[in-house]
Amino acid sequence: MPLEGRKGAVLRAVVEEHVRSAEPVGSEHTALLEELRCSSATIRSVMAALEDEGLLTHPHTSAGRIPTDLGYRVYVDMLLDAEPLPVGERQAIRRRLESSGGDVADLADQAARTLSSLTRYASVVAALGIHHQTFRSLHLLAQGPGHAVAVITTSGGVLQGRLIDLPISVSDADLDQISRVITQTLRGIPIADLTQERLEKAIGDATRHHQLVEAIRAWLRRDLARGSRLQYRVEGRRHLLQEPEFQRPEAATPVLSALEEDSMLALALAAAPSEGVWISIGSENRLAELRACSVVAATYSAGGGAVAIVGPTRMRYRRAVAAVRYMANRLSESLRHAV
Amino acid sequence: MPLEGRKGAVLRAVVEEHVRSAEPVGSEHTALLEELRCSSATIRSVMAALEDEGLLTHPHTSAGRIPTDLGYRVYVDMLLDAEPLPVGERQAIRRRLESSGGDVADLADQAARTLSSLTRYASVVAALGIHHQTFRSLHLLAQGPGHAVAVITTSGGVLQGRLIDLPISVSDADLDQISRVITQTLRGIPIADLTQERLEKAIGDATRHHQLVEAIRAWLRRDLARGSRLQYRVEGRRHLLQEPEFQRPEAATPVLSALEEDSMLALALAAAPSEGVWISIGSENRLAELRACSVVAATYSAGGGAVAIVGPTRMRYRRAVAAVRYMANRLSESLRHAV
DNA sequence: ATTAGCACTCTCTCGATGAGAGTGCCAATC
DNA sequence: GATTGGCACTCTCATCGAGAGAGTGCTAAT
Repeated sequence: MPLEGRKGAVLRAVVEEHVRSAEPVGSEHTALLEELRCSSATIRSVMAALEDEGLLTHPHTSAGRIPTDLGYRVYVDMLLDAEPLPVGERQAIRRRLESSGGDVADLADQAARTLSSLTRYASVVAALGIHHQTFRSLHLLAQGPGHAVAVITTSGGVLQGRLIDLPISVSDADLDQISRVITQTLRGIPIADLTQERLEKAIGDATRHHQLVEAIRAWLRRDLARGSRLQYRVEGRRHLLQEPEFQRPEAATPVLSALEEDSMLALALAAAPSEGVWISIGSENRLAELRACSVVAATYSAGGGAVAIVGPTRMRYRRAVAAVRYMANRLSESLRHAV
Repeated sequence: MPLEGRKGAVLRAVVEEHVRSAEPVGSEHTALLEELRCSSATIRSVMAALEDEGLLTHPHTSAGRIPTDLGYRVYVDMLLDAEPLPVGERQAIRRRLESSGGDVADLADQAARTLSSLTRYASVVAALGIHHQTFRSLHLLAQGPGHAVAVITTSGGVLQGRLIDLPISVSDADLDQISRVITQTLRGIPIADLTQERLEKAIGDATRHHQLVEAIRAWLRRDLARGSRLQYRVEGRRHLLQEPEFQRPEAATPVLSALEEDSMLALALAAAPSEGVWISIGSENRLAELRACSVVAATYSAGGGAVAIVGPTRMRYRRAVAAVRYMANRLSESLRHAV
């Protein structure tokens, strides 16, 4: 690892100047820096060495150097521990999150908006599914003859209810009775463990009203399947179009496609570890569409969800890391209280 | 209105050729058409007339003609009654909508996806708010000491429930009692009419448990406010970047911005009449960001929601109109059954 | 009213040119 | 031996002019 003195400093200088200007960086410019008291010729030889190691590259003979994906990787590894977010921006984040009043969906919305407006890149928030919650109760609420509403509560709140058709013969007392049995049988079971068989057993035992049982079962199957998927929110796509690397539409299209497709987002964030900030640079991305991008991500609520920033590989990594890390922490915090 | 014979035919020819090729259309090319048995010189004089009327324009002296926004408007007005969607595509739409199993949110998702993949433009679906529904019941479901879940049902289904903190002193019987009173007081009232005062009165009369009342009130205020906003789904932004007119990023950015901001979408669709297909072309849009776009929209469920396609003014209007109209009809149909 | 003919205008492409930027290498230096 | 100044070399980019091509507008003839 080329951390040693001058090499590291040059790599760092090239990366930071390139991030700032989006132009190739020449040896002349780099030599002017205070910390590197030497001539441009020396810088040139160092740069040539860095190029041999695959950290820098040339667009063409007479152009300055730009970092390779590997170069960014080494740069990022040098400073991942760095800098916290400025106080003002922390406050802004807290305020925005508070304004959502503890509602989980709103919280995720606000997080995505805040991250993208703060960093001027695109942001992705993968919101907590219900699979880590536990079952609390099921209530069948009579809605006049022939109809009921089924409501499930979990440790995390209330599942969207659903209108269910009843055989007329079911009385209010029956509904109460069925609700109670199911509630008692399933209480405390993690939603993720509500397998098909388990459901069948609990519901099947509860009653002999087959039509009703079937309706509940169908609904649960649906809603639980949906709950197993993460819900993705993407904001700030437009910022990407401002970046010089995405001026050509054929460069921008794959990225925008990836940001529109849940299955691609899932793949892009799949490699995230269960905690800490995680960075995927250019070709490190498993998703070919993100070859020109870097993803800075962090999970929150112990891996239940994730926040991420998607920008060009020429990204302001320090800020991105700080923003993502702080946001993930705040989200974990907010959700701990909410649930 | 220049519907009369040749003028109309020339306008139509220019629009359709330009939509196909994205290039200015010359008199030579137009003269070759079967229906216009005349020379290019004649076409030129007709074109000059159309230009005087503001329906065509020139990029420069020696280029062919392209339609102005007004030209598109006249063209569109000529054929708005046209062509239904091909049978195959109707089937595709029906299938996609059925696959969502009657769930309102899924339905809107599928509608947006289908419209954009069918037309290769961006699509917007504004999903039905709850304001046209009526209040049915409120249930407070005990969740162990100190907690309850509040659930409201409406004519359209179930409102997202919410966990509420209780004073310990409230018994299960109290909860039942409170639920019953509120339900009886408010039953049948349109959600849109649940004004602050009305809520206060119903809830205030129901009980002397002030903390509980306050919690319910706060929740309702929040959820009703949210329900009054339409929920927008946007799909297929990436298609816009394929269009020649959005190759330059400074052309694409405003459009993408508009498609990311709910408040802008609301404005863009605000002018829609309560039924039928509605088209807004280029500068007709109230939203400056959509100057380069046309919006083809239709409302569904009697104005409760809207579907729209957003593309360049150089749009395949026939297809867009057919797709939007059919989709709106199917959505209305599906929702009638669902609710 | 329509048409053929023609001059005119404007864009677009191509190649050449020259300036500028930055490199790589070599010989001199500390 | 690392560092440096000097210098030739290479490649890009902007500019220019020429020529081709496309399509118009006008005029005179039908």
